[in-house]
Amino acid sequence: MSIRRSTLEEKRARVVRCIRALPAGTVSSYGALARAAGWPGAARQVVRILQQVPGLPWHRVVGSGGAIKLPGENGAEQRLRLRLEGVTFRGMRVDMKRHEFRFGSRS
DNA sequence: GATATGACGTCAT
DNA sequence: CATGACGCCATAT
Repeated sequence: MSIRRSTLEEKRARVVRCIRALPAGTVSSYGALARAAGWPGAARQVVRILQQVPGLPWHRVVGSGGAIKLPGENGAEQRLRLRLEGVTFRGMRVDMKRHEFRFGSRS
């Protein structure tokens, strides 16, 4: 009898669901998404998924503490897209206190 | 299997 | 607050 943890496909699917669940004007971090998807420590895999799965709100995913991790022009575009959604910044980082999405927060 | 590579996170300087 | 070392997970060589 062997217990079977989630397969990669299932974890990836859950991560995708979490990313799609981010409403405009909110953001989440790579690590937080991985945890929300029940796959703690897989921040780097979240990145891979953002790159592979088309149509995801990639601009709503930032680094821990609200840091924009995309380099160069891509990072600039991300900030622009976020600002267009009403996201505010504190210096170079997203004001997480106001825009970080809380998964599974009821009421 | 060893090593290198990433849009990462945390902790120590 | 900026940097660097190290850990993390999967993939590519």
